[in-house]
Amino acid sequence: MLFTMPDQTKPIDHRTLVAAERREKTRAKLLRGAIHVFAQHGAEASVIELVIRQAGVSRGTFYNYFRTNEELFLEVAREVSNEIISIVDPIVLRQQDAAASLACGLVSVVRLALIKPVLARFVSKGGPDALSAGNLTTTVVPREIKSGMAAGLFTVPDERLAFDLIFGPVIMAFNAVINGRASEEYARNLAQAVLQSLGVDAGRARGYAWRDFDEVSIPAGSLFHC
Amino acid sequence: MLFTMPDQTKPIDHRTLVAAERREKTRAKLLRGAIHVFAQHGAEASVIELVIRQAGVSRGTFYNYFRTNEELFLEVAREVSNEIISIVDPIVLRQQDAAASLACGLVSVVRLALIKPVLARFVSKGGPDALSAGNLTTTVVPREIKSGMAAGLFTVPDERLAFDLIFGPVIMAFNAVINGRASEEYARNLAQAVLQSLGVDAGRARGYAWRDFDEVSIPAGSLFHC
Amino acid sequence: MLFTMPDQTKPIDHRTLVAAERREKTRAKLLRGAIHVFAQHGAEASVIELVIRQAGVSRGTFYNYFRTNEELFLEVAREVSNEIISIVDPIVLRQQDAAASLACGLVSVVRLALIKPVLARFVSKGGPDALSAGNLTTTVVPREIKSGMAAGLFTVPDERLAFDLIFGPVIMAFNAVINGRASEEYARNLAQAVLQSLGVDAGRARGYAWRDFDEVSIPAGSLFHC
Amino acid sequence: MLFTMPDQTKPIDHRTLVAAERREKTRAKLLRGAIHVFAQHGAEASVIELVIRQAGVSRGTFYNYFRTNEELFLEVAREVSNEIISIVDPIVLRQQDAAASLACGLVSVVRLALIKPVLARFVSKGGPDALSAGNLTTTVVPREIKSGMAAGLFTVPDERLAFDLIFGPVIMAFNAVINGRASEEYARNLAQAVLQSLGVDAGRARGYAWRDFDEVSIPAGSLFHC
DNA sequence: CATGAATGAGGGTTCATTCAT
DNA sequence: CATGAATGAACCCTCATTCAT
Repeated sequence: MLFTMPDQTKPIDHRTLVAAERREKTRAKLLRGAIHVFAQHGAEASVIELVIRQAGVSRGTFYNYFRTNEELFLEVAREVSNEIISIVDPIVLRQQDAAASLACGLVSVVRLALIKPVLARFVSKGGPDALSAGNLTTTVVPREIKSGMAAGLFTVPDERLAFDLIFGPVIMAFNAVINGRASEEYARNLAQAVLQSLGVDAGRARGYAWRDFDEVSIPAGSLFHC
Repeated sequence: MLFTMPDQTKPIDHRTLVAAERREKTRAKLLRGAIHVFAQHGAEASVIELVIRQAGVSRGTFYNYFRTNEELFLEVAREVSNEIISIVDPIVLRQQDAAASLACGLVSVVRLALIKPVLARFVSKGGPDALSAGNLTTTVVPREIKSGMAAGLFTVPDERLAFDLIFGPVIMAFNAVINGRASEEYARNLAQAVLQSLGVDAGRARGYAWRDFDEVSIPAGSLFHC
Repeated sequence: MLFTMPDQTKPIDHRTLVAAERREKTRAKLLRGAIHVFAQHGAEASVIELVIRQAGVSRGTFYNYFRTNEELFLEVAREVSNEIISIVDPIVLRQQDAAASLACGLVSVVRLALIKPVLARFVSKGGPDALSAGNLTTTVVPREIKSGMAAGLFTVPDERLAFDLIFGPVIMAFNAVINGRASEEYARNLAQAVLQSLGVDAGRARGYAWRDFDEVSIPAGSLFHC
Repeated sequence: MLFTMPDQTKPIDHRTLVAAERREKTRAKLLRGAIHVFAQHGAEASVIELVIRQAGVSRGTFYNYFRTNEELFLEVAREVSNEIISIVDPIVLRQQDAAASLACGLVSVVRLALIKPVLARFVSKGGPDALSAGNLTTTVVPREIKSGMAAGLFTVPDERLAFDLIFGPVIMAFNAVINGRASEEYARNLAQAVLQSLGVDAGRARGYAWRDFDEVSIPAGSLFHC
């Protein structure tokens, strides 16, 4: 007994670690498969068959990770939201004020969609929940809105309206990406217009929108790859 | 007799007329049932069962009118679009310039959604196609955009962007209606902000947005009723 | 009064006659539509829609003439059988003995199918009942079999077997017509072989099969037209 | 170990084997259910409900094996054809010449139908495709025809006609089985008549038809059972 | 944990038949 | 008699979910 189970006391043994890694890998495979499937078929589509085929796992395995396809969608949406933040926020945080941050965020997110159209398609097809599941809409953007209003940069009368004035155009921009109408210039003009809608005057809005922002760069293991 | 029925070669007999009336009535029942169902379940939902229950007709009758639920959705979307136009455009056409027209249109359409939330829900749940199937997005709004740009009222650099800057916020406004966040004031502020985004300066945008527009009134047999 | 209703006393007045004629015309339209539909889709197909479209009458009218689609099929089959008889039997009856009659009948019926492939298709698609509904199989052919057996021309041991030896090859011949394999020569060889199967020796069978038979001619208002 | 599993890169594990066995079993259940249903209702009938009830499996399971009822029918027809061959051909191959083989085949197949009337009903109801889906009509019978013609036993002028002269009567024989008209004697007389139709003279045809053929015996797991 | 066959509820669709006009 | 809209039973098929291995 003593010999056969020597490290029994340590709770996290080698096997546990390996298992955890494998779990994480399989989960990633499923999520990566899922984003493309949702991007093509929408949130409510019959999806599991396609997801498991893309991920190369069995039906049963799917249910070891997600209980329903709705749960899967929400997880994907959360990851998407977080990944947008992790890509865009570092650049945004280098800006000096909320107007610059917002312009930077808008331009960057459209750039991101231009590079990875799957993102645009996922949001467009996924409907309202595709963006509302993560911190992007609940934390990051409200932060900038509050900050800009507090600083007197935005004269829009309430936060929720500001939110709508930002996300409405963003969703349309994603459609523009899908239809091939979007471009760097489109992104800049959109950013300018959104700033104007929040009360920034045209001249200064233009200045903010055309600043030199760092390029977005997608990290190695990103959900958006392929 | 000679005068009233001069070349009645193929007499449209009584039965034919009665049949045509019945068809029109049943079609209206189906469309009216359908708008509510789509408003609750979205464009791609399995809908036929619910539609026929709402409309109070049999399964088979459905297929005498629509071959697929997609076809049904497009018909409803077209009718919705046309009905919005027929309600809002008369008021809009009383405005003197494109900015006033746009403000009026935005305020009126939000008012309409406030009175008939089924409209907001239909558009919100129905996704992109819910508004793109009729003349509203293809004819009426582009007309105002062109007119405003030609008159130098809007300085936005291209028509499609203007379109996105209008419809993005409108869709969000419909969500606001659904969530109970919208109000007359919300509508006015939204209109102002959209004008600003198109390049109208804040002061004049405010003036346009708060003009006195005639109330929307829903005609008797409207699709939006109950 | 005297002028307007002169023959009122006669029970079969003008209107009755006209009505009867119209009935017969509509019935013929339906039967003519039906044979083609059954020929394409088989006895059990969903047929009424197609039949009434071909016949150019309404759904309701159909039910004034036939209660079920099975009844329709049987009527068509009966008419087909009778029409084959009315076309072929006159020629057959000019032959001197049963062997000649049978050869003549076989050659003629294949010729008929070659001219009007709809007949071949109707029988082939319609299945067993397509030929068993009329006098052809119940009266005309058994008559020849009996006659030939009585005369010692056929040595086959029983009538039903003889029947099978005739109709089996005929059905296959109709398939041959449909597949484009049949020809005058095919018909002659088939007739010879069937006679042989009934016990006629090869030399005489050949003689019977290649006699000079009058051509089949399809009467004006035939069901097989168009 | 090193020797027994040298490059077992993708080990066929236990689960895979068990799954494969289950698949084969279920497939057999479905085919066995199907033959009876087709035998009663024909090839084009709406059949799936009945098949799954007979087989005792669920709706969904059916679609794991066959996509349409047409596909099912073809599979059944193929299996039926192959099973006829596997039962009859061993006996036929013991005969010395094509005439004996054909006689033997005809007698055996009628005997088989007498023992398992489901076969007769399947072919009769199933229509032309019931026999044309397998090797019986494409390989085995043509082989005998060619052989007999080459040997000068059959004087019929072409192979396809010979085929029609064999299968027409066989189909009628199956009907005779269904109607209770068939018997051992019927089978012998039919065989004799078919040989005659192919050009064998009556005396020799009789000899061939009444030879002593081994009985047909149905193997254990046959499709025809119950 | 992974597998994949089996499940069956939940939808879609057709078409013979009825019936008010 | 003719018409054709309405009916609903009877099919068809999919797909999320379960479970024995």
